Amino acid sequence: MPKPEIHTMEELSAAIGVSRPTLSRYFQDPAKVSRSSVERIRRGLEKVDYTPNFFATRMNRKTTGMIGVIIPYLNDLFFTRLLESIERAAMKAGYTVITQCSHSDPEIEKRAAETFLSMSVDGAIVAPLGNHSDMRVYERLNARLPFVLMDSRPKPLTDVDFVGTDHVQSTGVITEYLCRVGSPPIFLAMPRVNFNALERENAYVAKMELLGFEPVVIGAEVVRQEWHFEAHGLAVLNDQFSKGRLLESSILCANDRVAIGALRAAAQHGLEPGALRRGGLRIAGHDDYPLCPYTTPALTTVAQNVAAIGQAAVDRLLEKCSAEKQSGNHAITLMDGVLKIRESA
Amino acid sequence: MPKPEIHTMEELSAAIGVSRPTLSRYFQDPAKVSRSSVERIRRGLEKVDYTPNFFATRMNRKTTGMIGVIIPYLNDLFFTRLLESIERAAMKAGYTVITQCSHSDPEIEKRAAETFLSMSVDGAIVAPLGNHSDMRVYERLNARLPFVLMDSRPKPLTDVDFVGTDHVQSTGVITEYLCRVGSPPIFLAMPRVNFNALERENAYVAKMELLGFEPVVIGAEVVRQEWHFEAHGLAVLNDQFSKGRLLESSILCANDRVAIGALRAAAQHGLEPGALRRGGLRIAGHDDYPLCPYTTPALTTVAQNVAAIGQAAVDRLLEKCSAEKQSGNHAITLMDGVLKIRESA
DNA sequence: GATTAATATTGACGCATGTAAAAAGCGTCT
DNA sequence: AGACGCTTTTTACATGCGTCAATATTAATC
Repeated sequence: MPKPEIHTMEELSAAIGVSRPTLSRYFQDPAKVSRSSVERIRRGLEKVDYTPNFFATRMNRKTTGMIGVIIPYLNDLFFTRLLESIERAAMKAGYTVITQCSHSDPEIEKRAAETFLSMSVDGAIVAPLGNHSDMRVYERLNARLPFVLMDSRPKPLTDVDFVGTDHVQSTGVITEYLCRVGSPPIFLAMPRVNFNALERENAYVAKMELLGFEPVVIGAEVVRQEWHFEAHGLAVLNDQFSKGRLLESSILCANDRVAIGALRAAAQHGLEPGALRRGGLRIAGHDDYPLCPYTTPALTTVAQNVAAIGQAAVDRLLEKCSAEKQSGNHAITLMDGVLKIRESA
Repeated sequence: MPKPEIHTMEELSAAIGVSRPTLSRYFQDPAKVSRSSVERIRRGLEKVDYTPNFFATRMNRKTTGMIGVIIPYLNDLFFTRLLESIERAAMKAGYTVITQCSHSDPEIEKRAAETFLSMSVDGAIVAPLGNHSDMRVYERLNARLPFVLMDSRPKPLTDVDFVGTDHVQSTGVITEYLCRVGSPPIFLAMPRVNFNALERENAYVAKMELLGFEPVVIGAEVVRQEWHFEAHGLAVLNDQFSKGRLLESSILCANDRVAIGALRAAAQHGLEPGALRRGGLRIAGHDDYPLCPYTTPALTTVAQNVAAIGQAAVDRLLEKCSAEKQSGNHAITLMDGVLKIRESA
């Protein structure tokens, strides 16, 4: 059934005998039009093939109904889960999400920000690339739009809203658990791709000192692997294990993907990390990556409350959108992590 | 340095003393403007803060420079890798990618398609949701835009370009390998969320019959878990193992995520699947999920050529975009899978 | 220095819609 | 019948830029 294609509201108006402004009001909100007209329009639309022109509609409204989201990396289930929760929250609020991935390239991140400005999105949520990023990009967005940073917080930036996990708390919880149940953990760092890397490392050190243990950090110097976290964890521990070191240690990995690499290293050396064996090898992670329950052994970790972070980011953004003018106060929302005790530690 | 904000080309024209049409040409292609003007404009732009309005620019051009991509599911590294390769290919060609995720909901998928039509994207690439999808959505897109289907191909649709893996070849290769090196494999199906599920199943059956073995398919009836593939694999094999069945079988899983669940089930029952133990338990997958090298044991699988699929989809789409009119011939591009022999089978 | 070609500017119109004000239609109540 | 309120239509203008034709300016050529 090839319905006749109609390209403008003008034509549509002629086709179904309703004035164009009425159609305009109908497409924005059918409730703004009388019952009888709604009926007439609805019946008319069934007979033709028409979609309002997105650009033309958005150009004149003060609001575009779009929010822009930038994430640094797609091939990471943590970010995809974050993105999913943002999309759900935004959809519920009637907003369209435009996602751009910076592919761990500051240039692309910058371009994405320009795209958002040029599309006059109502607001932007950004999970920063990390230490290679151009801070001016964030400052620029923050100055011109309702803007919320997410997941990882650049220290130089103040006056910016932020939503993320309280790493002092989350890393503290698992560090404390490991200390309580077995030998004090060593920290296997992740490549310093973003600010969380150092935050977690520092949180570990602080907690250890508080508990009266000596913090030990390994794997912080290697930066070759960038976002290849599993390879990083595997390489560092393979090196250690083959020198006969750390064979009976507790190892807290900076994130679960590093930990998955660590588990692999253990397996290759015939080691079986486990919670039950006091004094033996233990491996723990951070984030609660979706695959944690399926590794062997299942990975003990701290869950980030991804759903809450995404929801809070959207909530805060929309709050700023509806505020008359840029209010001066900036909020920092930190979510607690939840310990997930499984088998590996 | 808070540069003065300028919102229209008109203002910009007044600010730097160059006519508006010249600015328009400059922003489309600086080469269309004389050297001296380029210099003047460039210097002027450094002193003010201006970004052309995306909607206004795109509204009048015949081409928007955008391509729309729909994927069914975000929390799956296969799709994110596909998406990444598409984004890279599109970026190289100077196109902006607008991604929408259907979150395994036909309604959202439909809405995403409408969004693309309304934004008049130059073309659309869609990885179909699956058997719940409304085929008319694809037909509609195909009728009105340069359109390419990707990854999974709905049988009812003809006259549509498609790019994906040749599952007869890929599944055939690993089936043949498993038969050659050990006992003929059983097929652990995945939930029938898309058309690949059945294609692989059929390819397995055909190959087995060709080799003179009896095909056995399990796990096809369970549909509760939908996209929770790992949970599906785990549940089905836990059930089998605890009944003492399949303990020494070769098991070909419909995809790697199912296989990861299968590995977990094996571990829980103290089983160690492995390539070297003829006659013992073996587990293999399909796709070469990025985590395959890090599972214990490392998962033997068939790699889909994700990069090639993404590139081919974009190539084909742009080819259709530049073609004067809709040419009648439709291409089906199938990529070969590559066997990745690791430890598990 | 005059001629020619290339480039720039001006002005005008178009794109598909939002939006506001005024006029017209309709039903209800007195 | 007339006044009132609600909805719709009419009319007109606005949005920010693409694009074209005509004209003005500049540069290059001889």
